Amino acid sequence: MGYPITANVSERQSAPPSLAISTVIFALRTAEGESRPSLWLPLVRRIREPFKGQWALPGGPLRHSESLQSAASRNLAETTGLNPRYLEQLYAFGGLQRAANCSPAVLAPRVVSIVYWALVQPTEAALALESDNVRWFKADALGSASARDLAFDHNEIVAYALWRLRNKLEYASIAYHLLGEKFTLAQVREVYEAVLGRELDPANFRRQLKATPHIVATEEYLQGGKHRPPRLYRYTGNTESFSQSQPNPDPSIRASSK
Amino acid sequence: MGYPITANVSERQSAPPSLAISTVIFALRTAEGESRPSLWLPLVRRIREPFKGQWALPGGPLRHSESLQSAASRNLAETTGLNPRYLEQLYAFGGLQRAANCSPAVLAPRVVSIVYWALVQPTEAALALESDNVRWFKADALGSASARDLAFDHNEIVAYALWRLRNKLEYASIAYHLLGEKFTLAQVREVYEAVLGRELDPANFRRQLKATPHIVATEEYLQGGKHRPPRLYRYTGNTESFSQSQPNPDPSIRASSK
DNA sequence: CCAAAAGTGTTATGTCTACACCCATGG
DNA sequence: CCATGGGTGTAGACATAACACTTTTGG
Repeated sequence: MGYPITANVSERQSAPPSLAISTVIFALRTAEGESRPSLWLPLVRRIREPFKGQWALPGGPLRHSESLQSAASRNLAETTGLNPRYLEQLYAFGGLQRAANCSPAVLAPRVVSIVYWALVQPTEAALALESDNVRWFKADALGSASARDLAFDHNEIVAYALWRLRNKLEYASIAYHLLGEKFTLAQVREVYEAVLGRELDPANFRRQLKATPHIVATEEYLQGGKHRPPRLYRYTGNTESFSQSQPNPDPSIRASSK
Repeated sequence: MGYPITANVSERQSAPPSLAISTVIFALRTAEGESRPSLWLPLVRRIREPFKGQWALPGGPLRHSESLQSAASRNLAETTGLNPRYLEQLYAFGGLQRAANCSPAVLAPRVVSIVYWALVQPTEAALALESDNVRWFKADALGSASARDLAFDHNEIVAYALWRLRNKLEYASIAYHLLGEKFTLAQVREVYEAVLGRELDPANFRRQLKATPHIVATEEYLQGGKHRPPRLYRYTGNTESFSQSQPNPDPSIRASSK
């Protein structure tokens, strides 16, 4: 895999570590037979050694004239057909034992992976192509301590991404990126409950939300439910933490009243 | 790594981007003529193009059989002689315009930098070798918006590292890594004041500190001051966020009483 | 009318902030 | 005994959590 065998003269020793970009993509889905939505992510099946046949994060090499972020963006579009609303760098993994339990004696070359994480809307996620080599999995099943079935160290990467998502959800306004343009406050609460894995008090939750900026009430109500129709809201904040390039000293932090 | 669908042999145009590791090293120093300590960081002078002669973050290439973290550790030891108590990955920079204002028409090859940040104790920092090619600078002067004198995009990297340090100081127990083994609570407050750039109420600050775990009072008092001798404390928490390898779902987070 | 979600009000509890106050030391 | 930083106490402002309560819809 990996590094082009450039007949570069300076390449005397061993080849330098090659670079790849991968992405952990999160979306909300309601499983068959379940009432509440949960977190899912798409994986692709490896078609070559090492770890041939196992599931892995979508990813690929960094092209010569693209930024890290756009490499991530292009790559996940190519492999899964998705266009995330939110995309942020997660971590650079360069561990040496990354291909530790590599099946036979395939000596895998050293690879440094720069991993991004993304949030996509349910509508996007619904259109996402699913094939024999691309499938969605429940995030918590992959990211728990016991999980050990993905290629490379991808189980740990998923676990870390999950940790980061949970963490960031509590202080930044990112939940809206998992929803459509208009949403009810109860839907936002469902996002929080799905991600954090615990139930939240509806009354207090709605007050907190209404106190945050960039949440504006529309004049529309969601019809079709069994009960009182809830009002729809819209998020008017930076839908671009998708901002080009750099690290972003967190524009999406929820203005806390302190 | 895993690029099942796209990546194939067609990707062998120009040489792949090369990888480098750099580190932003913070230490507390009391400048001549000033009463309060402030944040400083060491830079090295570039001895080759591009940006020859300008100051840059210490860094170097990633060797074949070392982890990213140990590459950072080794590199900053080689260039500055320092052994930090705290070392954490900051960000992977791979922008294309990194060598934008490159002096002449030197066409710089694409470089992806994985940047770490570190905290060292004052005693360490004092021993640090300072030469014609290694010098300490005040952090806020380099990390402000106007600053534009470092090589590559290193001013922005310093600014981001500063942001991260300030941010993390407020929720994690990292201030102790900038102090010696024993310290007074007022010294911890000085760290906070120097990093955050504002004064804190001594009374409230000490209460907050004493409420956090891993701060234990010794039976010793700091003698030699002009006034009442303050009690010395010790930090007994993980001095190893320096933990090998992986991303660490933040062990150093200050246990908040919620 | 009933069930249940939408939405509002109220109270207890805890945390943060400002600031008054006492303690201990060098000069 | 005085100035100053070390250290403790306390009252108000503010945020959070628990839960009672009213409103509005479908059935």
